[in-house]
Amino acid sequence: MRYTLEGDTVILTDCTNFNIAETLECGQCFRYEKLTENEYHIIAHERSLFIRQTSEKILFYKTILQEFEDIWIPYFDLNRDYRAVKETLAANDLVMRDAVEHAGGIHILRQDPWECLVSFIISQNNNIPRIRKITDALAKRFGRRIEDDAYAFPTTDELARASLDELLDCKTGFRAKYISEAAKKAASGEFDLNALNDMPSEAAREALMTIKGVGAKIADCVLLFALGRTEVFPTDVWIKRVSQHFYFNKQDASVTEIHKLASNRFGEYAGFAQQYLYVYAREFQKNL
DNA sequence: GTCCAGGATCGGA
DNA sequence: TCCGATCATGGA
Repeated sequence: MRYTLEGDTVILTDCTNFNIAETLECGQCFRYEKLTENEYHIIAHERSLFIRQTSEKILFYKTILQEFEDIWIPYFDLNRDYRAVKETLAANDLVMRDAVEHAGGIHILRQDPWECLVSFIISQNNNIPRIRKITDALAKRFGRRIEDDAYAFPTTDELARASLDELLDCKTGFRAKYISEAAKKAASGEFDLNALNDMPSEAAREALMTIKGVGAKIADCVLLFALGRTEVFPTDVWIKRVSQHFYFNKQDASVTEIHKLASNRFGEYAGFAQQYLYVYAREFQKNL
């Protein structure tokens, strides 16, 4: 990876396996806004970022080097060799070979665990445009103002203070009580979010599932999209469909069977495979 | 009006 | 253990 500073803009070159549109719009994060073609405004880690991709480089506007290195390199997982990841996955797997062709610019983001947890609690029985609206509403109502019209995602304390009615005003629906309970547990220390970092994935998964409204799929999303556990394979309806279609000759393969398949076939890279397959599956829509 | 959305919970077989 | 109904909300 190579980058330079020009004025107040950090310029990333040599980014053949990184596409910001594919990375942001593949359903792993929700607090972004498309401004023009290949130009986005992102809010993450209590920071606001304007970013634009051209054919040969990516521009991080109004960004100092220290913030780029401390925040955005880990957030966008820029130090990983994605060419190697894709080559490993595509070897001996014709499905993956095709899948990485469709969205080969995806990076797995390193998101804030709390924001990720709440985002995916909201995701249940919901669609992506609405998840984005709701997380944005929560930020505007309870989050700290960063600049102009940009609000950070609310902290555990800020959401713990929110009443159920206030959460309902943000259109969280039946998930309001889950969010409230999670916030109160996390804010009081009854649930230690920081401890997840030091726990094995399986233990972290069990811990997350003690929160009401958090099942295996949501827990795995937090493990993959916030804790960097690239071996997990969050299995939603699309992953079920695409796995059953391409890797099983039946429609009733269980999640357990799918996880076993993913572990054997993709190993430590299962999380990347999952995200390539997710985009791939949605291209097929109902044909699965 | 009906169906669906990056699911999880609950009660009843 | 397994299965179906149910959960707010809004767009198609």
